Amino acid sequence: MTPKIGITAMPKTTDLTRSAVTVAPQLLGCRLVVIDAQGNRTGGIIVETEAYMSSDEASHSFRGISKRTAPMFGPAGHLYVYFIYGMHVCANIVVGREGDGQAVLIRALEPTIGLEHMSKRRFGGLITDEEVSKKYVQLTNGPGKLCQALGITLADNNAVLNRGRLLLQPGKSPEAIIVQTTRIGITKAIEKPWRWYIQGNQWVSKK
DNA sequence: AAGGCGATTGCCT
DNA sequence: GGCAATCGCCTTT
Repeated sequence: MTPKIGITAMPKTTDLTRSAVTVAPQLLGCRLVVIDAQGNRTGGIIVETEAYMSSDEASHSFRGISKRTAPMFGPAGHLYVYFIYGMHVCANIVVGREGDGQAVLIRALEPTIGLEHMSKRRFGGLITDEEVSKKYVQLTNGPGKLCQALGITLADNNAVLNRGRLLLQPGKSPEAIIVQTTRIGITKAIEKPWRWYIQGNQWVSKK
């Protein structure tokens, strides 16, 4: 589809009990931070999201509650982490009312906190300054990459935000240019314009 | 009980 | 741009 471009003021707080289609663009500019067992903080600004509803063929919740999708039907503010393609995990923020089965997939972050720890998790050990500059964008420009960089694993599935090691903080940037377009990597409901990203941000996985 | 495939990534050409 | 890697979940026998 032709992307729609608009200027959206980012709210200071986001009401996660609103629908995924409402919350997904509002999460842009918010900060996601993870604190590991050693107290190290890694995180960044959310720059790309996708909404998944329950009456949505592309959504894991489409066929109802199951052992895997149960967190999606829980209360808002939990994380739904799932394993995909045999080697990656992706993280969603559960939104809507309990039982709705809605979530927002976090597809990309602009890294801001703990770059060296993220680099270690993504590329293994220390890398040279030259490599860092080249791979900087590769740290968190995808849903699987950002989970690896922040150390999010299946152990975080169904965890509650802001009550433990996972933090979701309001954005500080008052406004940004938001692009609304179609979702990526799915084969069903590809026409739904339920992906949002910050225009011009280099960590967006696909422009 | 078995088979197909996915909200991806990285490496190869 | 194409494709392998890799495994849990869901659908179908």
